[in-house]
Amino acid sequence: MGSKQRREREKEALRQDILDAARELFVEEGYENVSMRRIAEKIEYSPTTIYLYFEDKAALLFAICEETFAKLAKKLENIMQQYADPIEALERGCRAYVEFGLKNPNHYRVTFMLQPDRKFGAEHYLREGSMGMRAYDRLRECVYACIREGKLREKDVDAVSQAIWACNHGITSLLITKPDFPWAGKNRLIDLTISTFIEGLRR
Amino acid sequence: MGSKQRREREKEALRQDILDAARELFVEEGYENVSMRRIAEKIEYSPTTIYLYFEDKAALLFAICEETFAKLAKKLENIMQQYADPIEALERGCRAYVEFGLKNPNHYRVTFMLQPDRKFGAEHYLREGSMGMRAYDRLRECVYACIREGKLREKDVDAVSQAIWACNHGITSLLITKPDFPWAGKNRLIDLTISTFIEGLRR
DNA sequence: TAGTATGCTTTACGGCGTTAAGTAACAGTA
DNA sequence: TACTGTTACTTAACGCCGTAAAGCATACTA
Repeated sequence: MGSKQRREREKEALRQDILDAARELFVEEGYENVSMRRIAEKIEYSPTTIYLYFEDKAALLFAICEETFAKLAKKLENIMQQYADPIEALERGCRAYVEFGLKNPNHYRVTFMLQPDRKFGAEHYLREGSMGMRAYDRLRECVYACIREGKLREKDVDAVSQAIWACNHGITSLLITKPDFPWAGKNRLIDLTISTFIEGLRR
Repeated sequence: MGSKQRREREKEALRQDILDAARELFVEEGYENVSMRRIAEKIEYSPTTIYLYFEDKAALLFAICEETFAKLAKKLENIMQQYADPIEALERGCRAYVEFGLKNPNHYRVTFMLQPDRKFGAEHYLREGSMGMRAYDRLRECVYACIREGKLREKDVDAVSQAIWACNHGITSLLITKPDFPWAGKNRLIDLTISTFIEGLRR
């Protein structure tokens, strides 16, 4: 009587199909420009079926962002292991963060740039245990290592981590939002921003 | 026969009423959460009347943002005049920028954080001659003065200006988007971010 | 006073996210 | 095998949205 398990598997498969369709559309066209109806059309189900698998559009997005930010957290973990010098690890991590954002602009926008909705938004994506928070914790550890080795002039781990994050976020989000601005060379600008900030942190 | 002029004045007055109503609602509830119908209700006209004065919702928003960013540009101009030392002017300017963003979060969001739409967005708000661009030019001049006085290690005016902008934008937009994140003290964080970056720029 | 331009409204279109009600296929039991 | 309940999905509908087209008074002009 394995039919129960088969049905279970089929349900899971459809859930994944929804996720895949939504991801593809969101990444291509941006969250706000994709309707539930279009996602449904893509998987050839009725729009309301999606609601049997996800609470609402925001939940769908959240699931996708968690996937993506798990990747970022992993990437950062790898970098942390790879470089013994925490300052070098920090710099590499910053670059990886920005690159990640530019490579996944729609995920990035949705997670870090969308408006603070009463219900969703902030606490949803950066709540304890979320992948976004896990990525932040990697940064925090790296900063802690820098401070422990006496390489920074400021000793408040959280303040420094958040300042670094702000700086990285600034360059990432501006490049995403204003692609047509006459930037002084994107890569040059990323380099300058990150290296200047780290220089400013050093004792 | 001054009735023509009177009518002209009345039209202008209604245009301002629309702008005032829209500004108030946008600031209170955020652009996406305000409908044309609600703006119309507030001024006690039919929704379509608004379209006789503004091309669409985005144009309404654009007009409001121009107003607001003219204020920022002016503020920055004042600061530039007030401080002889360009480095000090720079630091004050950065603080003013962040403060301005936090005080007008909805304007800020709309001008610097909204998605790059095919039709509007980027080039609309930061096109040549716009108030946003004028504010950027103030920053640019200040950076130029710093370089001329040999106070910075990097000499590319645009690259430096944009890096500073990125940094300011980062802290501003993060604080707006994630008000519930456990920040290490907002003011402390703003201070640290700005002063660290400027420290990194100095020669 | 007739005709026209102006300024606003009514109506309507095609979309949206989401809920509630309905249905057809299947599973388990008698 | 016939009945019953459950599961998985669909259809229909609600109340929004931005916006275009057409209609309708009022005020001005000739």
